[in-house]
Amino acid sequence: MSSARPEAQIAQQATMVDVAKQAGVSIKTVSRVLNRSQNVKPATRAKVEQAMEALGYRPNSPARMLAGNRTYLIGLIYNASSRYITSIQNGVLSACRPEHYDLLIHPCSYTAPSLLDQIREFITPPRVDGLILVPPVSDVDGVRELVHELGIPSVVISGEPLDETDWTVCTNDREISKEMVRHLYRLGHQRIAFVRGHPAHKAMDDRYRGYLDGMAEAELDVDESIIVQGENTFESGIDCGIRLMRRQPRPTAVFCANDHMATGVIKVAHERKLEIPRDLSVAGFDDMPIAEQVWPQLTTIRQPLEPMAQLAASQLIGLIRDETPKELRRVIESQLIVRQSTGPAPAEAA
Amino acid sequence: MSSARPEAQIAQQATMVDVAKQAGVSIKTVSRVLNRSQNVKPATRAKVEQAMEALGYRPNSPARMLAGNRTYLIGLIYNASSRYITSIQNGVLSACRPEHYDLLIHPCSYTAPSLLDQIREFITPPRVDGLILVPPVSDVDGVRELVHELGIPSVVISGEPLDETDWTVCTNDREISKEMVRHLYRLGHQRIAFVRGHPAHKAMDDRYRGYLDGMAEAELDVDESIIVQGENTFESGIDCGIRLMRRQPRPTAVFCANDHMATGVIKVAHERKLEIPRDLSVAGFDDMPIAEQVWPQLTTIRQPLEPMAQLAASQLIGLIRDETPKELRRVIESQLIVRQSTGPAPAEAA
DNA sequence: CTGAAAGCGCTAACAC
DNA sequence: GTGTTAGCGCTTTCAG
Repeated sequence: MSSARPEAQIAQQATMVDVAKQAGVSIKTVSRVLNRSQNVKPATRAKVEQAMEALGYRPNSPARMLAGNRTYLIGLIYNASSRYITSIQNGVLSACRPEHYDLLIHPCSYTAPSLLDQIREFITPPRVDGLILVPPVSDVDGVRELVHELGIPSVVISGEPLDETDWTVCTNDREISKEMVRHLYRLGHQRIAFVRGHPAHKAMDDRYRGYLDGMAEAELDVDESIIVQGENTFESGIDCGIRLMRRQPRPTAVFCANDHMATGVIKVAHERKLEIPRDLSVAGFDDMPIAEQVWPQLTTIRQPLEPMAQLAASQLIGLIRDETPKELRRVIESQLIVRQSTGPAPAEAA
Repeated sequence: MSSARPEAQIAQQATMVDVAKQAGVSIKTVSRVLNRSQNVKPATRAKVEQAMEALGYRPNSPARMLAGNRTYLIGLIYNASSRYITSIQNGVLSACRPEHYDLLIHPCSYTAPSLLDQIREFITPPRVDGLILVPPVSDVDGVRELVHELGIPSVVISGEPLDETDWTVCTNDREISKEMVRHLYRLGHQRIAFVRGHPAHKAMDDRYRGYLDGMAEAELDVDESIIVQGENTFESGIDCGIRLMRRQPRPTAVFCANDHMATGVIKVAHERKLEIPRDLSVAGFDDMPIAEQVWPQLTTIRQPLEPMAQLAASQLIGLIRDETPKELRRVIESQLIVRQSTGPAPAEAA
């Protein structure tokens, strides 16, 4: 040993045997207390808990995993370049901690041909007790099927249930998008453009439908020439912005299916010396941090990602414990956030 | 059982015993092959590997953890609201995967009084083989000391070694900041303001020194009234921007110790109808995603977080294996990224 | 309600 | 070079 220090900088961890001895009970009883089993007399329980406290006992998780054939680990599979994953992690962990679950993360590329193999690799031999799936990975063909096949409990964030054993947590994308159109209409806008998100993503589709609903409600013409297809990225927002700004007459408002694309449209407007919102209103969706940092600040829809993730994780932990949630699809509502990028429509269309 | 399906959707995982049997060797030999031990004849190794392949053998990690008294887990402790953590995770994982290490993440609040207890809780009983620490958590008094005390190998990203057993990976904050001043000076700027970052953070301090170095090199006056103290946030950037824009004469360029604050300054400029970079140049540091999304796009310094994190993780894995890295402090260089937010100084100061 | 004993799948001495 | 034998700390039958 080349180590200079003596050993034992960490006091030898107490084990269940120590606790059992100290409390004068059997090791099994300690285990029962640990696992919140019902069949323990309160007095015994108290004695054990006291002993645990006194010895600073902390269960050894590898041992629990091995003996119990469970890992107390939840896997989170996501696309490596997703910007919103931090919120999801925070939400998931806040539900995991009280239940003593940990999180194993697996960033990957949702466009990689080997995606399914990667996922299989990640979860077998059952290295996690359950999985949280998020778009766009969860929208890739075969991913959810694979997970079902492997028999791993899972909850999908922002997707629809595929069958009666497929749990999801989502937000009211469609209704709230309609609400945004309403907001623009009230400001006097008639030519409202829409920048669609990636077509494979369920939530993006709902946002588009909500837009159509809103246009129908307001009895506005839906002009196909000002509905453009983006790809969720800032760059695609720029492309869409350029296309839209060329239209005659120009739209007076642009509603984008996410904030990144909205930021792209704002850039295009700046470059053309259009003042926002005087000459053009722009709205986004998600309320990413960037929505507050662009100028002018973006009117958008706050998607409650962290609470959604938290709910998903607690549903998942329920599933792992064989407590089937009552509803397949849980909804947490989004909220319209009006900032400075939307305003009254210009007096006459340009 | 309420489960509709029969069992055994997953073929029973092969164990080392199965592999040993199949290969006609002892279980210990299989273990040796698995752990890349040297003492195995190539022919035997080949036989074993073939058997593993044939059976689709995958080692059971809880069992390895328990028997080997190692977890093959690296902990990442970070401040929950850090925006850059995704890159760090990606970097760390890319170094972990080939070595079969996994990542356990621990978001926390670096301002919480209970921070040290939380950290102790997270890592004991040794639940991770090593730790990666990042600012601002790593800058909190007592954090690194605690980790040393607990005897857990660790590597700090973006910090200085505290002693000869404290490994760090950082970037050339000071030199590259000087370079930014040089860039501004070459554009004709003389009144260059600086927005300082949170004073407790080592890297922020270096950036400030680099600014001073650059001013000295250019033989420019350092006017204390245009050096303001921010707190790393967008909001504090706004405050600093307001203060700076009131100065007479106004600075012609503002160099901010991070991109968030720079974005705040840009907002203030927009509101005052100052055109960037015609009336004012603004520069940031970090090259966060937002740097490309603001308008105009931000001249900044690209901090290679992902490579830094990757290096940190591989150093850490070395430490865990008792391969002491040669250098305490490794540097990966940052790079000046010139975009549209900096330009020639106005002909005369306003 | 509580206890005794048998492993979970692997690693690590120690023999051969 | 390779095999044998004990456990790691916990959960889980199965008795009492």
